Amino acid sequence: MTSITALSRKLDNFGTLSDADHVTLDKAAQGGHQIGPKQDIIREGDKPNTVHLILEGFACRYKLLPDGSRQIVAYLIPGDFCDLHVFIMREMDHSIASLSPCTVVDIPRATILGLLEHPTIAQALRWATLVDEAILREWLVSMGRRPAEQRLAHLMCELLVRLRAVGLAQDGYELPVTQAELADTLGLSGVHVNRSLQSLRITGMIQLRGSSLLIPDVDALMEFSGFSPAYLHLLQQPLR
Amino acid sequence: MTSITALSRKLDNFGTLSDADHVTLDKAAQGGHQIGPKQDIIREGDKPNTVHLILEGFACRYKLLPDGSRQIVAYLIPGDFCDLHVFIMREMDHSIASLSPCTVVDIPRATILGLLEHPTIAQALRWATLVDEAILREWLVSMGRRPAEQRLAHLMCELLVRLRAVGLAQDGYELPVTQAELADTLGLSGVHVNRSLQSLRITGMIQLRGSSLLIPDVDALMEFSGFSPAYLHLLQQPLR
DNA sequence: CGTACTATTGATAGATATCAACGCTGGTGG
DNA sequence: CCACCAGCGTTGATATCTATCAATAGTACG
Repeated sequence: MTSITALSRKLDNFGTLSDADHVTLDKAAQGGHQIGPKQDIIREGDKPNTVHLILEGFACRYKLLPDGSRQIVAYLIPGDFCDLHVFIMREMDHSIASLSPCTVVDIPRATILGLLEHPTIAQALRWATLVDEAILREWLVSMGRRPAEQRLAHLMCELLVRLRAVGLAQDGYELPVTQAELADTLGLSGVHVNRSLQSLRITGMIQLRGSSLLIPDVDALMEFSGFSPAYLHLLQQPLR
Repeated sequence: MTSITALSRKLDNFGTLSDADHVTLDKAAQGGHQIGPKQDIIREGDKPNTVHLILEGFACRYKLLPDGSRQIVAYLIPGDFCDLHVFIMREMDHSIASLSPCTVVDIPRATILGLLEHPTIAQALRWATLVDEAILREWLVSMGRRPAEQRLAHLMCELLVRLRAVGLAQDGYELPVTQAELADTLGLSGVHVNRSLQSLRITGMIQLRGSSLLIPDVDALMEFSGFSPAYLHLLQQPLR
């Protein structure tokens, strides 16, 4: 395969991209600049005029509540767009921030419009949007019906599969996220995240040293958390 | 305005439809058939070959968990599509069922493709998809960070605004949903929904007799629940 | 007039939040 | 170089929210 960038690799999972499409995508995703951790990339109310694409690092979508608490509603990993919808929506209804240090490209409007003229690329981008929506639905299932430990485990499984899909994980990965951020993601308190992580560690379902996550038995963790990769709509269920 | 159907009215909130577009949409949304309450419309794993549109009644998207519990992840009201993404995705990753009796149209693939040839309609449909995504994000905020009473109140505010946008509500509406279904929606138990509803009634924030919901002071309920309509991306914030 | 679903109520159990404190680490300024 | 500070992880004690269990009552419907 000619895929170089995470974007190209990710969209390859839709299954219909030509070699020429890959080249086109890789060209559009060139460049980029570094930003530090915990920096806002876009803020609620903004109307950005370029499209932001994550090349390296973890970022998140989040919303702030009147009382100051925060809810993270998505994780963005390499290959994910921050605001592809900017051509349709008037303004951002949420903010986006880096979690780890990130490399981000600002892709001009015209470049995106150029991509959309390739029918297969346009379809693949729509597919990516629909997968984002499916992930939101699955997160809602987690929040509504899974207890804390399974919520954590399910998130780890999802990130494993998504990172594998862009070639960035095997049996583990770097999870550059503080426990407080996990709490804001899963609708829990920081203290409870800490205790749930310990429980997952003690039972041997995960190994977590610093931000290095290793999942010794992926099938076991998937079984435990009720994870089923169908909602990610990947071409092959990777290594399963 | 020439809008007849809920679909046409809903998409009018995007702001760029011509009179001819409205006629085209109304034509596509003709017909329909009745189904009873609590009937599956599409099941997880299906690959439907028509697109389903709700004309009347309430429906929901839901997922079942291994332990038999259910999480409702979206409410569908008149004007909402069940599976517009069917041209892209291989199969449904969730199910859809009626809550109340419903009128549903099965729109042939070819008719939808015809609609997508009108650029303004195609844009409006993409807008509708993005609003669905924004609603999912806001539900995630509710599940993660709002206590039971505010979760209930927030849902009621959202449905009020969405129903107003298609001309189906003023200061209240029919909410043909059992307390058990509300529980599956909000990630709560049925008993707790019951008690939270009572609390909302006692404080006078809502009046609920049977399925008739009346909101005496809409601003107060919005304030209480932290509801802000921006995420629905409507043209005018209706009556506010 | 039974049967099933829905709403309601009380009592109890369990999950998770909150509060407070402590240690560790890495950076930074004197 | 060291002292200080901030952020992060950890722990214990307690409070609060929400689930579960069980029973009753109303309601619709055949």
